[in-house]
Amino acid sequence: MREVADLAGVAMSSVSRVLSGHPDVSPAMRQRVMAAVDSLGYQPDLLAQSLRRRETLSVGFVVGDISNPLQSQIALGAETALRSRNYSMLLTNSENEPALDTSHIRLFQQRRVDGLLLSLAAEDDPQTLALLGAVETPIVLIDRELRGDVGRRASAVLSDHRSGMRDAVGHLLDLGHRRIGMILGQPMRFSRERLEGLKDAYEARGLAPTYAVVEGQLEPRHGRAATQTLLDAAEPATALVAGGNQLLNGALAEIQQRGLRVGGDLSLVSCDEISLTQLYQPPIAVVRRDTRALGRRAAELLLSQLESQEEGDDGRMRSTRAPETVLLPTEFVARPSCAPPAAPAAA
Amino acid sequence: MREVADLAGVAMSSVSRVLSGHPDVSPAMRQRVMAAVDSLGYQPDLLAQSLRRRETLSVGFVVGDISNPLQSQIALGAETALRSRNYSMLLTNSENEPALDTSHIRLFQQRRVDGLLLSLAAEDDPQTLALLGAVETPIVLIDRELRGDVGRRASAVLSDHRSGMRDAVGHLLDLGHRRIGMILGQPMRFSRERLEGLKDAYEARGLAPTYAVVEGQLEPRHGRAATQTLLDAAEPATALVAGGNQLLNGALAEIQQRGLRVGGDLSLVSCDEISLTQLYQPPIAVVRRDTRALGRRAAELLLSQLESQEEGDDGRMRSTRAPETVLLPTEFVARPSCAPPAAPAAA
DNA sequence: TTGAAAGCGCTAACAC
DNA sequence: GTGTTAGCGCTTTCAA
Repeated sequence: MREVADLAGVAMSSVSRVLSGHPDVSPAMRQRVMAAVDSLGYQPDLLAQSLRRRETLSVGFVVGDISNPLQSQIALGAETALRSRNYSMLLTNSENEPALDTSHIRLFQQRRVDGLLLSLAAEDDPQTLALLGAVETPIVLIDRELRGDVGRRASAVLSDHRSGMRDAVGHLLDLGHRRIGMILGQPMRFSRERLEGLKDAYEARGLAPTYAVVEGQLEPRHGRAATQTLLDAAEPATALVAGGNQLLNGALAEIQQRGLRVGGDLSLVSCDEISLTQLYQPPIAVVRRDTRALGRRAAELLLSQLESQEEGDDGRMRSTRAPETVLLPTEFVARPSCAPPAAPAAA
Repeated sequence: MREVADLAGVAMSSVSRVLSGHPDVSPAMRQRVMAAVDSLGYQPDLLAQSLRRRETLSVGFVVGDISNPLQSQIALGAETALRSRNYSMLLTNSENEPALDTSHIRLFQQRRVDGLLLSLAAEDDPQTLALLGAVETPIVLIDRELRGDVGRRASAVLSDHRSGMRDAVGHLLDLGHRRIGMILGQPMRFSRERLEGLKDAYEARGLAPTYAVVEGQLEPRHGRAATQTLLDAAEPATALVAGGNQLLNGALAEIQQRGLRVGGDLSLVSCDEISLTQLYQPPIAVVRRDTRALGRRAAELLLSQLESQEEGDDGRMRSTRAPETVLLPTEFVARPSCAPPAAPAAA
C-alpha cells in the first residue's frame, strides 16, 4: 500500500479511503489511486485490515464429519450464503468428540472469527457449555438445542423432525404395522423429536405403545446392531425407521444379509434423502428436509447478527438483535419400501 | 498480552518468549508468566501473530462442490491432516466455475494463506493459469494436471484411474461385452485417464475399438442423457461405465425408467465407492480409491512444502523442497452388476 | 536472560 | 478533501 501511495503521490490514508469506499474522496483522487493500484496489481492485506478493523469477515464452522452427506450439504448451503456477503468459512471436523468441539471453538476464537456455526457433538457437554458461555461472538446452532443461558443467547436453525416422523409412523400404522422399530442416534434434539413423533402417531390412533426404540451412535455399526436387536426380539419389528443415512446403511446391510425383501418382508423408512434412498429398489421412504437450506438459513441468521452489531461501552461489538430460532419443515415421502406387514397384525 | 505482562511484572517481550517457547527463558520467568496467563485466561491473538510472523497457519481449499461425497471425503482427509499440524482450513466451493476458482484463489491470497489445496473446475482456464503463475505460496493440485510452468511448480496428488479402469473394462470384455459405453465428465485428467484405460483393455485383447464414449459434465443430468444416447444407438451398449457418482445417479435413473435389470439386461460399472454402489441390489462394481487418503496426502505434500521454507533474499518465504507428484492407486472391485451380455457378442 | 523499541499493513481520529 | 499520526496485538532485533 505504501507503494501505491508513493506511485500516486498521495498519502496512504487516501489510498485506504479510496479502497474502502469512503464517501469523502474526490473523483480525481479516486482516479489517481485506482490507476496506481492497477499498475501495481495491488491487493490489500486482509490480515492487517482485520487486525485494525477488529473484524475478520470469517466464520468458524464446526461439524461432526464433513464426509457425511447431510453435513456436507449443510456446509455447502452455509458457505454459499456466507460467500455472497464476502465472508469466508473456516471448517473443522469434531469427529463427534465434544472435546474437539471445544478445542476448535477455542481456536476459532483465537483466530478472531466474527461468528460461529455449530453442529455440536453433544448438547450437554459441560466443557462446551462453559466455553460457549464465554464466547463473545454470535453463535448459530445447527439442529441443536442447548439448555440454560447459552441456549438462550444463541440463535438456532432446527428441523421439525417431529411432524415428519409423525407422518411417517402414521403411514406405517395405517398400513397395519404395530411393531415398529426405531433406530436412533445420540440423545440429542433430533433423536428426541423423532421419538416424540413416533409416540404422537401411536397416540393419535389410540394404539398401545407397541414400538421399540434403540438408541446409539449415528454410525453404520449401530444401525446394523440395532436392526439385529429389533428383528431378533420376541416380537420382531415388521417395520424399521432409521434415524439417519448412516443408520440406514447399517440396517440395509443387515437386512440384505438376512435375505429379507424391503417392502415385502420388512417395511423401511429412513431420515434424510440421499441417492441411495431414491435409487434403491424398491425406493426407500424418507422423512426429508432441505439440508442445503438448513445451512443457508444458519448462515443468514449469523449474518443478520453480524450486520446489526454496534460497539459497546467496553469497545467490543455487540449485536443489537435478539437471537432467533428458526424451525424448518420436514416432509414424509411415502415410497414402496413401506407396505403392509407380511403377517398382518390383529386389527 | 499487555495485561499479562503487567500482572507478571515483566515486559511483553518476555511474555511472548515464554508463550512461543523461546529457549532463553529462565524457569522463574516461565513460572511467573504462566501463572499470569492462567489467572487471566489469556489467549493469544492469532491474527496479530500472523501479521507479525508472516504466516497464518491456514490453508485455502477450493473445491467444486463440497456436497459431493467424493469431494467431502477428500476434504475430511485434508482437514484432519492439516489440523494435526495446527493448520486451519478455509473452504470454498467453486460451483465448477473457473471464474470462481480464480476469485477464491485471489481472496485466499489476500487472506495470506500459507498454501493452497486446489481441486480446480478446469485444467486449462487461462485466467486461472495466469493467476496461479503469480501465486507465491505452495500449491497442491488434487487430481488435476496443469500444463506448462504452473504445472511444474505445483505439487499434485493424482489417482491412477487408468489402471483401475483397464481392469474394469477388461472384466467386462472377458464377460463377453463388446459394446461398452463410457460416460465421462469434463475433459480433465481423470476423464482422459479413464478413456486410456478403456482403450488399453481393448488393445490388450486385440479387439476392435467397438466402444462408445460420451463426454459432458459430472452431473446426474448428463449421466442420464448419456445413458439414453448409449442405449438408443444403432448398436446399443450392453455395458455402461459411469465416470463418477453423479453420473451413476443419472444412469441408474434412466435404467430404472426403462425397466432394465442391472447385471441382467445391462452391466454397470461406476467410479468411486458410495453407499449406493455397495448396497444396491445387485451391488455395483466400482473402480474405487481411498478418497480420504487422497485428501490426506494432498495436505501432507503441502505441509512438507510449508515446513521446508526459508526466507529468500526478497524477504519472502520460498520452499527449498521441489514440488512432488504422488500417484495413488485405484482398484477395480467386480460385483454382480457385471454379468455376461444378455445377447452374447460373437466370440 | 530480559527489556525497550520498532514495525508487520492497515484504518481512524484528528488536524489542516 | 487530504495528510499526519497513532496504534490494532504481536514478535523481534538490539542493547543492557
